[in-house]
Amino acid sequence: MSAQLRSRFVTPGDREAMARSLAGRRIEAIRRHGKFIVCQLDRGVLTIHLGMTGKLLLDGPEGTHSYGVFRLDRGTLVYDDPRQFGSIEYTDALPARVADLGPEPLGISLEDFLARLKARRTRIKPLLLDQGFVRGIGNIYADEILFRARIHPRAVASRLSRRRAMELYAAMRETLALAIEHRGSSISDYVDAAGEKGSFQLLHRVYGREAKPCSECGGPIRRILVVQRGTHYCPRCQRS
DNA sequence: CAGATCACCTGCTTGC
DNA sequence: TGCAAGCAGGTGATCT
Repeated sequence: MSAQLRSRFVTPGDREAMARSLAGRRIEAIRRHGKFIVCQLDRGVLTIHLGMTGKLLLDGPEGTHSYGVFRLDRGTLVYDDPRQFGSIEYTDALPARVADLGPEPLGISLEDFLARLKARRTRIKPLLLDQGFVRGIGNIYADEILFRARIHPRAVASRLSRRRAMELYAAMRETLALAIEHRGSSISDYVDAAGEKGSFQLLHRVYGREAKPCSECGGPIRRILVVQRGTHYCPRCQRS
């Protein structure tokens, strides 16, 4: 590959060094680690995080917010990110923040999940968002999972009964499996690498549905702040 | 350790 | 129509 980089997450000096290091490299494997895209190269590792508005498009258009352009033998990967909350890094080995991620929510066993939950005295919503607890869950899916599990976003993790914790585990797996099946949630502009939108936003029960009727009880969905994140839930269906 | 606050950015929507 | 405020899919630093 050859790379042009403008990401503000790399200092200007490092950008040139990174572009030089990437020149002529071959991608040997690409894996997802939670929200990170990790490209194993013939030398070193290229790690990309899309942040909130990042897109990595194969042969996508280049515009004002294209902060990384990777020319490959077949096609060009364009990294576009208006808000610049994403990141591109090149390291010798897997970066610590990727190595330190918690387990995959679709990979962890029920017993491991229950044990990890029991050990934490924090509120359940920020815990689901904590990438060291489980990897890959963001704000949309935390809200949708908690609705499905009928658990209040401010419930204390360690105080959930075994039964309710099991329901949370099931809700997490079901919600994520369904979302993957529908190829994600396109709220305003999210698209996958091929430029395709997802359709899971059509199945959201609480996220983005403030004041609309709950699909279970008909009462209004409420929006509150939990650790400074917009949080949507049904006050009647979801209990601490 | 948990939580609050702020910071990083642009762009879209809402309300006056 | 214009302008300011508020909001957005994420993460990390710093302070209490």
